[in-house]
Amino acid sequence: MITIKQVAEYAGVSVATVSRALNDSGYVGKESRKKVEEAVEALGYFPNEVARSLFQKTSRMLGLLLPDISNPYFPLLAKGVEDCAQKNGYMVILGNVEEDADKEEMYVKFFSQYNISGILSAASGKKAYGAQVPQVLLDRALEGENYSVSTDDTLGGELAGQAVVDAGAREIIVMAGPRKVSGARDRLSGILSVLNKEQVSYKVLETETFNVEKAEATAQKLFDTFDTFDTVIANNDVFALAVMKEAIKRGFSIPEDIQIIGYDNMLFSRLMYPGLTTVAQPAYEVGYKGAKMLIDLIEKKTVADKRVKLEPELIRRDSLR
Amino acid sequence: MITIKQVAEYAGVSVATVSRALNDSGYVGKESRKKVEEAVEALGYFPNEVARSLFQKTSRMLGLLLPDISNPYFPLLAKGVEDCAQKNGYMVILGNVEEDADKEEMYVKFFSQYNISGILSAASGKKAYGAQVPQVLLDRALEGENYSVSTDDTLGGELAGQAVVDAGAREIIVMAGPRKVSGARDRLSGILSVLNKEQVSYKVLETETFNVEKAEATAQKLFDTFDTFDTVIANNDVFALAVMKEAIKRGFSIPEDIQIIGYDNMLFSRLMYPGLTTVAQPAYEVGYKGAKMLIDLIEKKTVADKRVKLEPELIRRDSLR
DNA sequence: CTCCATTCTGTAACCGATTACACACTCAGT
DNA sequence: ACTGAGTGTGTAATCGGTTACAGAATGGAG
Repeated sequence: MITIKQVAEYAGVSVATVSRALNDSGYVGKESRKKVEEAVEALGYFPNEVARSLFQKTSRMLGLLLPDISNPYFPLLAKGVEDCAQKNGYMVILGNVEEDADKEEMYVKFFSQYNISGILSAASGKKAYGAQVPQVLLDRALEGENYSVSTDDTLGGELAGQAVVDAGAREIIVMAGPRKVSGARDRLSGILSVLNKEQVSYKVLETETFNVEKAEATAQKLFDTFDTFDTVIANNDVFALAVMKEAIKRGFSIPEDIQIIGYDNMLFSRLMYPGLTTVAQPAYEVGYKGAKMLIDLIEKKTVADKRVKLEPELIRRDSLR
Repeated sequence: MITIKQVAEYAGVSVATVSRALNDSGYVGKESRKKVEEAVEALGYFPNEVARSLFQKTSRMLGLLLPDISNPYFPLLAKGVEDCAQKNGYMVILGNVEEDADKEEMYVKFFSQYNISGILSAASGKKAYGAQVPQVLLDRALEGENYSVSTDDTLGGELAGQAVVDAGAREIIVMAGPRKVSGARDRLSGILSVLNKEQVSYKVLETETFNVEKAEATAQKLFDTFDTFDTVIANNDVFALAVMKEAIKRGFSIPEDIQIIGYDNMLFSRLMYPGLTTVAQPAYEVGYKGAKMLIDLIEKKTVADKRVKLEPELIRRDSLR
């Protein structure tokens, strides 16, 4: 490994001069700068971030807390984060916390051991109080003095509700989604506000979790507990898919007998048959903008808006009439 | 932040003693050990990994290079990596390189700036020659002196080929997958060896990429170029799904008119209708075992097998007769 | 009682960067 | 020629750990 000392020696100057030349801080003579540049080039030097981090107590690393990477929504978000980080010279450290508060706490501690410079959390929706670095919440906004980037889920709910009403729904089953997730709550209230306004009859099916393993069981439960309905508003595309499968299995056709709308717009929603009408969440953008906001916070640039809400979009395909 | 110096002061011993006590290295008296433990407890001290890393030139961080997180195979793999890392006290740094050699090189450089202790690469299948840390290749094995964990794709191909033959296939379209990916090559040769042995008629459709954006176009191309076939062996589940959709759209029914087998066993393969028969890759396990192997390598434990191959499994559902 | 091995502890060097501070030099203004 | 502001540079301290080394204490063998 080439150190700054070797560069200094090669260039015939002191380490301080090399450091100043590389960081454009303080005064550096023209001659010296040139010699340093040549030395760096000749030796193939690049600074060790660990040493730098030790002194500066910050590290150009972002911690990303995710509730569940195997849920296809999050990889997209992670990709947005990663792209933005990479473009700004930051690294991303991954933490899959699985809705487990202990694991989350452990990660926050890990992060501080590594002098991480900021945290992006899509996990609990709680602020990590252990950490004293900038934080931005992704997708799960929260009351109070927090920075966050999320989808406007109330609007998303309204979009879904309106789409279904426009398609002539008369008896709707609304899957609620986990109450503790703010996005799910907003979505539900968006849906219900439209349904109430339009005076369409509906029933709510409580679903505890977004956990993909539960999707099939939940779909079966839906058909077992309700029997007269013509429309399902699912809480995400995975659950929508499970409901579709169960419906076809039980001899209903889509959208003629039962129409379904999802939420998320995942890859497979476009590829399945019939194509799933759904509300697209800008997952990639949430990740990208969240990372940008965090980096601005870290670098003490002013951030205009503490809580940005991105607009979801209705994607019309073939599962609504 | 609490430093080792403060702990030493509180405990009334020197920093060397504190360090020795915490790392169980060298001699430490009973008395001192107890005082140190008390001080650590009282102050809530935990060591700064950056300082440690600077001296030790290693960092309990693993770099994970992925070709494309938005391909649903990789999050599962990443989850395996993350679980294993976490269990062994390592952190995972994410690098999404998108089959871009420059980006890959850049990440390897980043990694070395952070004194990363090992690299897991599911990306190019090339060894990162810039790095002088242990490396294990995931999913894309390679000839020569490399450590790797991958699926036995030849066997996977045979499984798919045999399943299709057993289901009475007579005219098969085999989607080849990108030739430069070793797994795709192995899979293809596994398929073809069975097909040749059983003397079933087939044609090969070249597909350049696993890129999910191309799935629909590829499916259309398949139906446009061939007209007499009763079976499709897709190169992964996403492509299989796209072919199914195109088939249904064109009025074929599955599996009666056209039967399809996929590869990967993704979440949605179970949830769609009809359920997709496919060959399951143990993605989570590849990640987990790869991480374990890397950690063993880093910690200089002996690793029994340099190149482990995990067995794929045929998942029978409803898309074959 | 002496000697030596073993156990315990502290001082200080070190890892590779950044930066405060002191000092030297140049040059314009008087 | 003198002064002081503006430049340029090197020495050394610093970040928070680990560890080589030296010296002190203990205890058992001869």
